Amino acid sequence: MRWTQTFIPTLKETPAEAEIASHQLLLRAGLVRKVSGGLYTFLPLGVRVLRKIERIVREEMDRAGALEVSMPCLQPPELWQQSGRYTTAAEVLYHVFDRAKKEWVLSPTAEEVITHLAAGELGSYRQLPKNFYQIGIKFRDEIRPRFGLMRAREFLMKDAYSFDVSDAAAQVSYEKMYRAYARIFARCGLRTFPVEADTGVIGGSLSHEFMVPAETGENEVVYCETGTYAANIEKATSRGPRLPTPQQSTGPAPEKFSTPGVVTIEALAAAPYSVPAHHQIKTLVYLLDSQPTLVLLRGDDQLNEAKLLARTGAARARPATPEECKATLGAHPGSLGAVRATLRRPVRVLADLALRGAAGMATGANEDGFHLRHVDLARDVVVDQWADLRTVQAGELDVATGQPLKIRRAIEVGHVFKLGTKYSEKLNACFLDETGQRQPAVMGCYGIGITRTLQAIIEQQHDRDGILWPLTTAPYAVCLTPLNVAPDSAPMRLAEQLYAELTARGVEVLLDDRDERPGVKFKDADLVGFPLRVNLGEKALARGEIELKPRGGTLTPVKIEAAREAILEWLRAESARLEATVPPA
RNA sequence: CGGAGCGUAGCUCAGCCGGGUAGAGCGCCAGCUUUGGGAGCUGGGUGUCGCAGGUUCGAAUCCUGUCGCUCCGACCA
Repeated sequence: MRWTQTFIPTLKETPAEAEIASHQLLLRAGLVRKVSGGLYTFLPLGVRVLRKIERIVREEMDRAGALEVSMPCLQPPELWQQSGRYTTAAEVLYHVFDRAKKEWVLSPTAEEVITHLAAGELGSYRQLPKNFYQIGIKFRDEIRPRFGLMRAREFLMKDAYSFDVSDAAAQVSYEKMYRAYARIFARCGLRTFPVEADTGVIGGSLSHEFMVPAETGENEVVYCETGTYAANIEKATSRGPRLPTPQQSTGPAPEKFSTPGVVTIEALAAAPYSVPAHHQIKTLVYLLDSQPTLVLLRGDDQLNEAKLLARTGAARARPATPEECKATLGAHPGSLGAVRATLRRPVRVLADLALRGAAGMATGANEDGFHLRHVDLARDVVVDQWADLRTVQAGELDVATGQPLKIRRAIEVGHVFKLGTKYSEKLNACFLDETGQRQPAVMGCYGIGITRTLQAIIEQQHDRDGILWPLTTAPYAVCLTPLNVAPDSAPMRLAEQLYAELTARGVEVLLDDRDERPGVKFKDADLVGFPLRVNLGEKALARGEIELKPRGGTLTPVKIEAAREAILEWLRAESARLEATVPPA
């Protein structure tokens, strides 16, 4: 391709709308343009990168035995009602209406449709296992689209769904996908690491996310530096808080004391009360599927809402309003407690495991302006359910190794789930086993955000001057840069010759035939980030040389006669270097 | 959904406080010069000042509403 024949609208200045580097570079390098918040048009270079990623994904899905299908974006709401997600995933569903005012939903994912297919087609154990995948547009009514393609209303996703005869067989399918994902991201030149993940609204029992470490990521990952443990903070556990929970009773019964105006853990920890945060019981009021519930944590701990949902099986949880707290417990937030004697009526109580055996604690008295001390949990509180509900903090010890845990931010680019039979039961995707018994298929589902992966590559691999595309995902591998584009000039004649020869060998070459000053061409090539730039200037040509300039590498002069082979050799070496990072299939 | 900020030329932004003919740089078009890291000079078109009302002799500027964009939050009692 010639630069003047394609469309690469680079920007010298950073668009005001873009906050993070990858979003700025997407726009500046001319890969995308915004249509509206969370909606983008992909320009020729952007489309080329998307196709590169898609191709790698297809090759690895096919290699893993998955079968490509294509499902509609427009889906009947009845299927979503059948799975229950019409309600539980209501926030992300877009609804549209046809001329007869019939409702449809725009697919945010396709468990329902694929399970519907399986229900009709997979009747025998002889047909299993099967794994179907597609690459297509997904729609999600995001609360707040942001960071360009990172969180968009509409995005390109690879989604796959496996059906197996048993949990053990489903585990095999899961592991195949897990390995395929590791290969896909490595082939894309992206450094990722898998972490244990919460299953959330999708449901299921086992789940890993593939994360790209990045300060701009929206996820927090808890990990042990030994490399043996990494988990999304929504899922992560540890050996518990660093400060031990007091276990010594300090009095025969709870004692009320006056705390006017004290409504925070910090205020009670300060003078004159001086009750350390880890000697306090934090009492949160939540509505779990509309049922008021007290959630008890140590004063210095933070509730993990994902855990709350996972441990209780509730579909929805929200904190009670101050008015609801008052109605339930007779006091406002800041003075709440679960001590049996202060409750006007029974309320369900959940307590975090860090409070096991807690004694000599302080908590709210359910009376504004008063707290209780000498509270022994076992003696004074009726706990209906104990569970791990707290958010792990950096520095706590890893359960397995005992090493201190660290926390870092990351971008989620892929997610694999072991689903079990949640969808197959609801949508009746059953098969007959060897004995003629009807059984629900055991499912897994597997997603990769293609457009997010594209941006994550940029976020991970850029410098001050622009993008550094890995060879495998670059829009063009080589940018030929003649510094004189007059048709009969020596630089242009040689450029044309190399262009023809390289193209004939299957190399993706962009010929910068613009009549621009060298500085402009160099800046643009760096901005877009072609892996290899080949400079063809009259000065070097006079010495019988051209120059290879790998993006992010050093300028190397090469004799004209050896130019073509040197370029091909550089591409081979670079390709091999990337290939070495890819785990075996 | 709550909070904050911003909407002026294709892009980055000034002008708004204190109302009085719409501005700069970059880009774009033409010409000359220049040619190894976003050149210089000359000339040129650049616009519903987001939209709708209101106040005023007069509104980009003041007021009201509305739409859009960006960021933060939407558990921490």
